[in-house]
Formats: sequence, structure tokens, C-alpha cells
Amino acid sequence: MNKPAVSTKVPRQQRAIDTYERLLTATGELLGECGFERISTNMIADRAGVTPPTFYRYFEDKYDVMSALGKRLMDVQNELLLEIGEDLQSKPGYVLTSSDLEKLLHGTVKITEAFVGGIWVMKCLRVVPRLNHIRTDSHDDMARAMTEAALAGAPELVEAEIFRQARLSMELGFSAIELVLDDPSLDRVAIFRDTATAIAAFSDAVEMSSVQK
Amino acid sequence: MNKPAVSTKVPRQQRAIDTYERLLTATGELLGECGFERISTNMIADRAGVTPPTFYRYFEDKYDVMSALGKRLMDVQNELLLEIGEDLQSKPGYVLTSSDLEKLLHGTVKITEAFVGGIWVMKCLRVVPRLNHIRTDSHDDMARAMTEAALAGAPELVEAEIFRQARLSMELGFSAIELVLDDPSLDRVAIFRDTATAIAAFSDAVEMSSVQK
DNA sequence: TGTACATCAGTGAACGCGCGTTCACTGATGTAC
DNA sequence: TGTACATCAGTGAACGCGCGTTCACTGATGTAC
Repeated sequence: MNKPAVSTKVPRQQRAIDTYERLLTATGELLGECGFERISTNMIADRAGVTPPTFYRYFEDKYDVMSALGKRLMDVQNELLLEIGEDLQSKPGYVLTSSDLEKLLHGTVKITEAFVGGIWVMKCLRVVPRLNHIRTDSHDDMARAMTEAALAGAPELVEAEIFRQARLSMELGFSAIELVLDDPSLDRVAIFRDTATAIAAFSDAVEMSSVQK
Repeated sequence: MNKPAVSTKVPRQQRAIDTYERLLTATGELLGECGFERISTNMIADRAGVTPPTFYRYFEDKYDVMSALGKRLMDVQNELLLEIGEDLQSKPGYVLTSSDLEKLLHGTVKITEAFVGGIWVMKCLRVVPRLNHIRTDSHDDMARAMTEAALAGAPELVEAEIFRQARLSMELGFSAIELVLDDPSLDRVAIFRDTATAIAAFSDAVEMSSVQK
């Protein structure tokens, strides 16, 4: 009784996988063009070159397809973060510098730009009640991973405090990312430099205790 | 030919003003309950206790009512910011401290909580393409005002740089506000303390040049 | 390698529903004399 | 202060449309022997 017998299917054959991907891509494209609240399942199917019943073969409704798209974006964004986290742990005594943060911001924005409808997917995850938890859970997971890494290097830190700062860092970082994606006329390099400085400011305590070790 | 003869009317009599207000309030309430994309003009009218045609007497469609609601929220939020700005100008040589920022964050979150559907209005302004400009324009205006104030006190500063930092400050500040409104279990005081520290970090250049004057 | 069968993938046609919107109307309020 | 008229405010009923969704079906791919 784990799931109440959902009727959606997993694509098995190659052409089914292609269809599934086209549905996701179509959703991303339409998001930017008309906004989430204007999108209909029929539109998505049409854009993907299939008929409406095909949509329902793979997704329950438009929240379901958005959810799949959102999880995928979170995953690709988090990959970069996790890589950096591993680097950090492989070099004991090393701390995340403001310049590392800057690179992380640039990398994440690049990944998001490459993702079809990326900015809009991010925004949707913020605003649609039923999707909110995807972003929140993902950021919580990441913040928890960062906290563990920091505690491994400096066990004297207060866990709750580190977690809170990690979570806030993600929030501030992503809001800077959304800002530059919204308005391409802004000076991206300068904004990320300032953002990195800002985030590093309240992480100083962490860094210093790590260094003292 | 300024506007193509819009048919919506301005409420004149008291009961019309009440109706107008009820429509706005109903919109705010419904936003939080089912999300923007689930709201219909009929629902709003129903919640406000009027029939659908009444809705169209005052608003063109649901974007129009959201736009009115959004502008109103921006205005009440900005009031506080402008007050503080005036204080700043009335005391030459004084600079915005991290503790001022903290108070500003707490004040703004209070105002937003008191506004019906406040968090959801903010989120909508972010995600709905047709409404995006309301938040963007408002924040730009505020950043411009802050820039002018800073330049008045310290003319040697680079305008573009100050503007950019002011704009980024608003973005980071509001993302912290959205964070605590989203998750009431978080330690609000600590988060705002860290956020204020963060924002103050890249404003140091400004502050120091003001002080040196 | 060929055939028969099972499963997977996608379609054509249709449905009921609620949305957005408009019309001609009634009733309430304000104003001129 | 009363009456007549103008304007403002809100309604009942109806409309066409596209959305979400389902059904029984055809065609494509994979597999067993």
C-alpha cells in the first residue's frame, strides 16, 4: 500500500524514452513562454508532438511533470555543490573561500542556463504550493551535507548554527543567481563577487575555527 | 490614446470601495490556499460575496487584481525603507549599520505578515511573467533612492557600483524574508542577524568612505 | 530464421465541467431645484 | 424638505471555449521456441 496504484508508466523502449524527454523539454519551453499558470497538459502534449492521452501515460497531471523537471534541475545543480564538498573534505584544514563561492555561483548559473526553462523551473518551485517541498527538501539536504562536512573538520562547532548558516547561504546564493538570470544587463561578475563576500562574512566564524585546528 | 478605453471603473461610493477591498482581500486569501494558477475570477468574486460581473466592473482579469495587490504590498514595504532613508539623510555622517539592517528586516517581515496573503503575493510577483515588472520596478526605484542618498553623503562614490550593491542588498534581504516566512520553525532572529552581517560586508566600502568624510 | 504471441507505445474521438466574459437589467445612492 | 433625474453599484442568466481526462482501439517492438 505504498502508492495507491498509480497508472502512469515508466518508459521502456527507446522511442518511449524520447517521448518522455520531449514532454519534459516541452514543459520547460512553455514555462518561459507563457508562465506556469497558462500551461495546460494539452499544450505540453501538442508541443511534444504527441496526443493528450500520451501525456497521461507518463504523468498524472501538470504538477507531476513539473515535479519531475524540478527534481532533475535540483540534481544537476547539486552535483556541482557536492563535487566541491568532496574537494573540501579531501584537503583537511582547507576552508571554502569567498573565491570558491564565486566560482560555485558562476558554475551554478551556467548549469541553470543550459537547462531548458531553468530559471522558470526554479521560480515555479518557489511559488507553487504543491511543488515547494522539492526545492526546500533539496536545499535542506545540501545544507545538511555541508554541515556534516564542516563538523567533520571542526567538531567543536555548534551543529544547529552551522546548518542555519549553510541553509541561508544557499538561499542568498540562489537569489543572486535568479537576479542575474532575470536581468542579463546586470554585471554578473561584480554581483557574484559581492554575494560571495556577503556569504563569506557570516561564515568567518566557521573558517577561523577550521583554520585554528 | 494613452489607454485603449478600459472599461473598468473606479469605486466612488462607500459600498463600492468596500467591494473593491473585499475583492483584493479575497484574492490574497485564495492565493495562499490554492496558489495563483488555481485561482479563477469566479472564485474571487464568490469569496468576496459578489457575482462575477461585479469583478469585471473593477478589474480586467486576474492579472489586473494581482497587479493592484502587488503594488499595494510593494508600497507598504517601501514606506519603511523610505523612512529609514530619511533618517539617514537627516543625520549627515551617519551610516546604515548592520543593526539598522536587522531592524529593517524584522520590520518588513512584520508588515508582510500583516498583509493578507503577503508571502504569496511576493512569490507571485516573482514567477508570473506579466507581473514580474512590478517587483522589479519597485526594487529598482528603491535602489535608486538609496543610491542618491548615499551619493549625497559621499559624492566620491561610483554611482553604478552603489546602485548595484543597493539592488543586490534588496534581493538578498527579501530572500531572507521569504525564507523565514516559508519556514516558521527557523530561528528568525539569528537568520536576520547573519543576513544583516552579510549585506553590511559588501557595503563596508561605502560606509568607510562616508565615515572618512 | 521465421512465426506467434505478449507487451509496450501512441491515437481518435468524445465527455462533462468550470472558466472567462458579456448582456440587458434592477436597485441604491447622490444631486439639483 | 420633497421630488425628479442622473449616475453608480451589483445581478441573473447565458454563451462559447478549451481544459483535463478517459475509452477502446491500432500499430510497433520485443521475446520465446
